[in-house]
Amino acid sequence: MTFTQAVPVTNRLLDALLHKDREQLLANCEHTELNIGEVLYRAGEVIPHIYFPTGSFISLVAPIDSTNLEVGIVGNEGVLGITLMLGVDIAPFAALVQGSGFALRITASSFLRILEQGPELHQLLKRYLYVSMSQLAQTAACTRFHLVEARLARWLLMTGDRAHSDHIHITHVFLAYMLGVRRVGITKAANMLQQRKLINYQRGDITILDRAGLEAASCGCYRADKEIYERILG
Amino acid sequence: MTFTQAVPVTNRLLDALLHKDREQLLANCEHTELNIGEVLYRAGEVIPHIYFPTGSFISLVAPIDSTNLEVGIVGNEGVLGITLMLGVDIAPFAALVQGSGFALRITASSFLRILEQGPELHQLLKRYLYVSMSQLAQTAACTRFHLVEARLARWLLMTGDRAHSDHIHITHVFLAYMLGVRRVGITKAANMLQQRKLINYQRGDITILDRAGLEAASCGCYRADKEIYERILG
DNA sequence: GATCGTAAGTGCGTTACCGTACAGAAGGCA
DNA sequence: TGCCTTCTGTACGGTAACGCACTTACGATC
Repeated sequence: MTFTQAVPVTNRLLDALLHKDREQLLANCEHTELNIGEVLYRAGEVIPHIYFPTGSFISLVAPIDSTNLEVGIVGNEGVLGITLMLGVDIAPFAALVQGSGFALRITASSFLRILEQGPELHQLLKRYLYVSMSQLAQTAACTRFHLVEARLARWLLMTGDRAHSDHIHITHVFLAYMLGVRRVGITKAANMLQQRKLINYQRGDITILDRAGLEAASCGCYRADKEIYERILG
Repeated sequence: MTFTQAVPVTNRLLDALLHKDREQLLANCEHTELNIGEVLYRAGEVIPHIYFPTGSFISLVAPIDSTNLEVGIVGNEGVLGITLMLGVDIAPFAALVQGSGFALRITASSFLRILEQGPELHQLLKRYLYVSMSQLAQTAACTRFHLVEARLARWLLMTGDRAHSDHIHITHVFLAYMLGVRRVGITKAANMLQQRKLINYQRGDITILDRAGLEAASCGCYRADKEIYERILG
């Protein structure tokens, strides 16, 4: 049984805007449903829309050799396609829907127009871009130094946050692909976490049982990411 | 004997500006000499100056656990402190002078003022920021998947480019620190490259003997970095 | 020329992860 | 009920890199 998340379903960046700016942005947005597995951008191709996830969340995936590596996750704390504001309409990474749900989307051209008119919005998104860069570097270092088990724990926490739920639907194969390790590596790590009663899983349905414990099992990167976000945008 | 590079010593970003914009920027810059080992920024601290390296080059270093990892290099193809334009005056990474030489520097406040007046400059630096982000992701993936020997080759090529010289002064200990591996790992990898007549080294003085060969020994990331730069800024 | 600090090489056991292959287990579907 | 697909568990040899400790080599300085 897959869990459909219940509550929040707004976007933190939009919430942070003044009423007037938010209204103008929303007037140009359309509500859209994103389905797991959907590819929103391919690396190197033109970005057609910007997405503000409300209930959905999205992986940023960098192509490398003939494989891939996840370099970031965007949920309702952020926005997808932010690089558009740098004057380049090409996606630097692929974007893959990781959790089904809704998002507000706006065309690239409308977005750029509104951006010019709203210095408040502009300022907010610049700060978000700063946070994204910091987190990208954090992830780079994490990927280099931390063990698979800790990285998995971090991933589950981050994803749980963005799914607004302790239930995540994803298989070992797919997790391996995201973290850039073998499937067996995930199986082993997940097993350890399960034995320690931190999570429970079964054919693609993962449940976080003990958030605090999982945080202790994860590397400091989970906390570091949150801190940089709060410091700059909180 | 350490080699002091001779020729170019301009900055590619500044060169790309229109005469008028460049003049205005230069009028607010001061020429400064950077010495190897100098720490220009510490992660989390305020950024006092922006640097446009001409002959010098600088490592961007992310703190992780109690160690560090290099996540980028800035030479005369770029600018240090670019995140300032995102409205945050805190350095996301440490910045460490890796190659002595000159740079043009400008105070953060002057920089922001000029930025507002010159849309041309603004546009250019936004594009540079895009390139930086792309390269950061590339480095993240590289660090995850590629062998030390290939990564070392890449590093030497990148650094050689930025030093405008085939002579680089750096010890194994320091290289290990940059690449996030053991010193012995560097010794071994460097030895292989030397045996293959691609480089030569001796007590901290490394010479690139065969650029093409070294490129073949490096991972594709060296070329990928160049391509993204040329595509967006070339 | 003796001394000392820094740089580089060697050796050894350990470990995390890799590639591959195969076996069991769960669930959907006919 | 039986079949087939998908997901998960196990096993095995291989290897890149680790931590640590020690040795050798170079060069500057006294």
